[in-house]
Amino acid sequence: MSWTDERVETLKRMWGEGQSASAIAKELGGVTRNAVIGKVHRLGLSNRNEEAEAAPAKAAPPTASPAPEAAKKPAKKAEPKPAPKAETAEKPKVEEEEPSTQPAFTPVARRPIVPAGQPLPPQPSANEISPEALASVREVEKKARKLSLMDLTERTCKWPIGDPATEKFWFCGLPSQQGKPYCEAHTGVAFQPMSSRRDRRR
DNA sequence: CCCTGATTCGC
DNA sequence: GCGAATCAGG
Repeated sequence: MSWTDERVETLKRMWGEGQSASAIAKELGGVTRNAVIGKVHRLGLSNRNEEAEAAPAKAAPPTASPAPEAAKKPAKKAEPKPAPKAETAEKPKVEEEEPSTQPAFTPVARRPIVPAGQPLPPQPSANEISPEALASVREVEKKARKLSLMDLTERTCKWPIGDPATEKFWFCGLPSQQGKPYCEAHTGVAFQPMSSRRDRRR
């Protein structure tokens, strides 16, 4: 595949929309995200945002005539990158402890804890779930990988476990079902057939 | 482990 | 110009 005007156009549009390189590569097909990133750089679109200027750079730097040559480019070129050798010289490296002075008052609101994606778990009242499913989830929660928000991916179960306001909060994290946001067990309690939840005796 | 963009460098 | 390999990071 080559970078035809059309493909480049698509690239520019999607990149401008904030799409990831992999998403763009997937859309275009025939190229990898590396190819997309490489092209983005060659096109000079690296800085996804800003750069309102560029073209009419007529206006010279306000600084009439700074230091003899201290100006230069603030760009820090790629250093030769020393070989991965690395000497064994260990630095004293004093571990500096964070003041960790927690505010005396509780931050109170810890509102948003939403994993990515539309569907939030219905969090049905326990009495609406079938005993089997309930037993199943409890069993699964023991095996939960207890992932943090940042560790969630497209293929990890995003079922929240615990109270978001406390330290005891994490996400299931087990392998999610294809296309579903949750693992098998949690998908089971999240999406119940109407038939199984109607007047569940209690 | 999954993913992100950035950079390098042989082609 | 191209993009795989690699790097740096969440």
